[in-house]
Parts: sequence; structure tokens; C-alpha cells
Amino acid sequence: MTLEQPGLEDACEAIADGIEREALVTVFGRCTVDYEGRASSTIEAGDRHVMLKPDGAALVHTDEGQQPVNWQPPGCEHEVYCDRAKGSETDDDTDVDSDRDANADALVLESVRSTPEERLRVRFQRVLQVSTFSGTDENELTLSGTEEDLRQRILEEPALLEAGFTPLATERETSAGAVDIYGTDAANRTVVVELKRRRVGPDAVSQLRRYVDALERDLHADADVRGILVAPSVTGRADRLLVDHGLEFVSLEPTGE
Amino acid sequence: MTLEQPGLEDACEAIADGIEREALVTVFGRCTVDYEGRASSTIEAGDRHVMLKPDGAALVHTDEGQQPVNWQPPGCEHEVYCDRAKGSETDDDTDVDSDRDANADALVLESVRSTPEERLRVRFQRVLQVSTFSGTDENELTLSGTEEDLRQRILEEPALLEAGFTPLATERETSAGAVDIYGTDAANRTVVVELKRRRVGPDAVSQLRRYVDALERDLHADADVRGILVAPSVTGRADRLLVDHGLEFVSLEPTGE
DNA sequence: TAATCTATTTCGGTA
DNA sequence: TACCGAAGTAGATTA
Repeated sequence: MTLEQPGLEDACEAIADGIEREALVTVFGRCTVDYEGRASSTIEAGDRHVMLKPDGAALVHTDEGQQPVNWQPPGCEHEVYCDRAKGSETDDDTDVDSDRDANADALVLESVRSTPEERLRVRFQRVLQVSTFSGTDENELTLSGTEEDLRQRILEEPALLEAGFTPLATERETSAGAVDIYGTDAANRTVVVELKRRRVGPDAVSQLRRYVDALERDLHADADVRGILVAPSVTGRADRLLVDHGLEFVSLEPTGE
Repeated sequence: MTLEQPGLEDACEAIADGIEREALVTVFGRCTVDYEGRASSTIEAGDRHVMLKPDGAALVHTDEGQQPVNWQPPGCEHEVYCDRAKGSETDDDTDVDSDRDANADALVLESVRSTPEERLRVRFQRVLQVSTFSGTDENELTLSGTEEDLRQRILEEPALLEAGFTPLATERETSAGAVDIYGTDAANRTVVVELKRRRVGPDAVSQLRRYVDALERDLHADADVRGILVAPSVTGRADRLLVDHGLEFVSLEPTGE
């Protein structure tokens, strides 16, 4: 269902109907956007594409960028209404510019949620298109090349890490959090493995260091714990950090070949 | 410009025209999606909303979630064409199901880029709507409540950190990276401040630790360096890490009151 | 609900 | 271009 160049009142009705029917609703037109919540933001008038999803998500897209300029996560309540600007609060119609929208100065979309309390408000002064879409989408995405794939690769062929490595557990809990792979080497020393699907920086090294520290403390044994970072590659600074902290690196990609 | 329930050939033409005109193009219909690049993914047929932006970004949205199920970043080249399924490669038209799209079994959108090499392909078996939007959007977002606001707050009133604190530099370079705020305390000891706009976990503590370590080494003085984490709050594990590493915490929000 | 960590993170800044 | 860190990160998982 699509309206082109609708009056604000008609647009309002179509949007309200779409929200009611749990459709995916899109609105394109000239609008301002205000956000208040975890932070706060405003943007002055421009032509933008707004999408309201039945799960409560809201997206405001400009013609640039992969990310929306404003948004609201799933779980919001969407609301739509027509509004009069200040100074035209009376009912008598002195506005001669418009015929069917004599009383509406703006179409407002609001998406609100709590925890955290936040609100997105889109105020349209002109609507060029309203559409509502009802469809079915049963299928889910299958994705490969993830960190999970890298883990499977090592579990199936532990020698990829090093000869004699024996995985004992995944997601093993320590006082610093869960370790990706926990095992022993050929000399029966404890090994902590941290996996990253792509080239890593200093943060991943620090993360591995936290796990090694925690495990050495948890085991309260004086036997040292080896920490091995597994990733396709490391940055220069990360490499230096690895050396400083006595950690090791094995180059491996999530998918073979 | 909007087409409802167009034939695949007409849809193709409208989309090609929209891309050519540097418009924002949306397509809603039943499609499969394949991605190959940094990772790889497929999703079987479903009704989805596809947006092609003139800057090269592509977004595939289902009716759920804030994030697109598939996407491509800005900088891609968009391409659109009609395709025949395997087994109907001949030119003679034996397909009686469709009238105007006798030769087209699918409408394909491809968005490709290099560095890294990756490709998104959306194959529509049915198109319910095609729209192209041309608008203007001159204005930019103004955002407050960021880490930068927190920094300004402290620079304007250093006593918020602690009495006697004197900021000397922001973004001061160390061998481990740039420190948010660098200064001295009332006793003239070096102070490293790491800022976070929201509640922090262990990663922020490790980050601060890297800077303190680096600075102690860079200054090659035996005088110790104080590290202060500034954020609204810390998690329990982060708090323990702070203590373990001899670091301090000051509770402060990006915006006052 | 809170905490933790991954992500095809994206995005901006800088060397 | 690579590196580094912020983000209203979102999303998934687990306690």
C-alpha cells in the first residue's frame, strides 16, 4: 500500500493503519529529528527515509552512510499524530495554502521505550511517500567465517595451533570471564587460547592477558600459564604488547584455504 | 517515483534509472541474498526491503531488528539486471505464467567493492514495489552527551576530577597510544585520565593500564604514574581489576545535572 | 535485568 | 592506506 504526495492527515491515517496492522512502514519526506535518551541529538530539516518496524525498531536514513542518522532499537512503541505549529492553535481555518490539511502543520512520528528511557521524534513538514509492507520471512541467515568457525577449525584439528595441543574446554570460566579455548600443550602446561576472526589490535592482547592472569590466580599454582592469541594477523603495537606480556601468537583464519 | 507490483523488466529499468540519477532507490519483494567477502552468508527467500544509496551503500532489511540482515558499506558500485534461471536459457518463450516478463526469471541487484573485495547479491523472484527518491539534506546532526562533552567538562572544571588536578594536554601520545587527558595532581605526580561516556567494563581498565605502563616506561622515571578512569560507573569485575592494577575511579557523567 | 564479548561491527581521526 | 579507539554501538549468551 503506497500513497504518493499525500496530505499530512491522509499520511497520518495510513501510517497509523500500518502500525496497527503490524506492517513495515516507510515514510519519505522533509523532516526534523530529535532524540533524547542515552545522549541527545537534533538535526534540522532535510529529506529523509524513515522506517518503522513492527518489532518497535525505527530507522532514519539520509542519502549517505550505511548507518541511520537516527534510530531507535526494537522494543519501542511507535506513535503517529498530526500537529499544529504554535500560533495556529485555533480551529478556524485561515490557512489557504493547503486544502485537505488545513489543520495540520506537521506529521509527527514518535518511538519511545524504557530501560533505558529514550525517545525519538520525527517531525515531517512535507511527506512525499508513505508505504506499508506486509510480507513473510521465515528463513534465517547462515553465516560463515565467524569466530565460531575458527574455534571449530581448531577443535577438529588441534595441531593447527601447535603439535601436542589438547583442547579440554571451551568457554571455560575464570574470575576474569570465559576463555575461548582452554587446554594443555605437549609438556602438559595449561594453555589459554583467545580467538579473533580478523586482524587484532592491542585490546585483544590485553584481553588475553586478563585471562592468563586470572587463571594463574585461580589455579593458585606457580606453574605458569601460556596464553596464545589466534587471529589472521596482529598490528605492530599489538605484537609488541604480546612480547611485553610473554604471550604468543598463531596466525590462523576462520576458514581453511 | 514509485512502481507497484511492476514486472521484473520494468522494475529493472526503474532501478537502473534511479541509480543512474543518483537517487536513493528502494525495492521491496521476495528475494534471496548472498554475500561474499570478509565473511560469507546466504539467506533463502523472504519478503525484504532493500535500499541502495547513491554513495554506494546497500541495506537489506527484514521486518525485525535495527540492523540490516545483509548490507554493503558506502563505496560500492550498484548494478541491476534481469536474469533467467538455469534451464530456460533459450530465447523462445514457453513461459505462460507471465505476460510482460516472459524472459525474466529474476531481478538481480549487485553491490561490489574492493579493499576489501566483497560482493552482495540480491535476487528477486517477485517485486512488490520500486521507489526512487531524490531530495536534499544539507544539515548535519548535532549530538551531545559524548565522550568529548565529558572531556570539556573536566577541562573547564578540573576540580571535578579532584582538587589540585591540572590538565596539561589532551590526546597526549604515548608508545601505547594517545591518552585522553594528561596532567598533574596537587603533589605534582603525573596523572593519566581515561574517559568513558557510559558504564565501563574490564576493557576500559585494561586500556588505562596500557597507557599507565607505557607512560611509566616512556618517562623512564621511577616516579609512579597515577591512572584515573572517569565514567558514570564501573561493573564489579572492572572494579576489581582497577584495584588489582592500582588504578583509580572517579564517577562523572558527560553532561552536568 | 545486568554483564560480558563478538561483529561482514561502522565511523572518524591521524600518521 | 593502516591503525587506533569511540559509539545513543547492536546483538547474543549467560548468570
